[in-house]
Amino acid sequence: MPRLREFPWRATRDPWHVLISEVMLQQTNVGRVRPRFERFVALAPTPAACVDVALADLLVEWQGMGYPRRCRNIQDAARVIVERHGGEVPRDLDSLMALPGIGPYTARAILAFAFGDDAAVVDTNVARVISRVEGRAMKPRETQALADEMLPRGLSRDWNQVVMDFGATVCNARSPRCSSCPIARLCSWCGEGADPARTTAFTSRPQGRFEGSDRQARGRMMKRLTEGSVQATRVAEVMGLDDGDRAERLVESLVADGLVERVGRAYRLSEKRR
DNA sequence: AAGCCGTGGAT
DNA sequence: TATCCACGGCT
Repeated sequence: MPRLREFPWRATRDPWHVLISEVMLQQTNVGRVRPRFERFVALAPTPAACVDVALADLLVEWQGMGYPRRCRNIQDAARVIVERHGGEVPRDLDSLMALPGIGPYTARAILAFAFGDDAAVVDTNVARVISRVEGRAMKPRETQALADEMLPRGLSRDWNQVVMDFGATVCNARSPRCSSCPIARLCSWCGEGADPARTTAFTSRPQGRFEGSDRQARGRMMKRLTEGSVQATRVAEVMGLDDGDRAERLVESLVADGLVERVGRAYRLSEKRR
């Protein structure tokens, strides 16, 4: 359920709002996205408006969704849209892919959900369904090609929605419900033998331990910074680290990412308007 | 191109 | 309580 992409904003179809929602949904479950999406759009209703908001204010709205570089990417994309596309989200694959933070999935999601164009999205759910139906592991290019072939023309919105939700529920990763699967007759796998999706591209790769990781420390710092600036001498403490050199390196990585800036002896969220 | 990037839910 | 896992883009 939490991964279902069904959503009221599908009805809006404002390309900028679809872009924001799809970037948010790249890494974050729909239940956590919903309330933040509304506030974010209120703050940055158009690309031009987004450019004029301090990144720090956008990051406050972002806090809790993870991967805050995505938030910076949205503002960077807004600037490109204003400077190169007259303030309108472009309607072709190459221009969309050229935007910061917009890859193969998100570019096609914008084409399909915002514009209704014939574009087949391949997220992890779609890739899993296709590789199981085909009964073999596949590389990204081939997976995309098959998704393109399957797409019923003129129905991209409903089709993409249905395939992603089908993959998130019936044809899920851990315990697929093959015994009640409506397309079992079309499936090469049917839950018997090795799962082809396990070795196919697009499926998520294992990740290092989170406890004690750089990400955890960065995340703690970002959360604390949404409440106000942090003295340089207290960075390690905020991050929960004993190692001052490591804390220094990590806060500088946040600066390098454009999320944080140093002002005198303190750090704060970047005020930069892009 | 293998590893990094945050958070919360599932097991 | 601890561990595993999802999730797309970037470099």
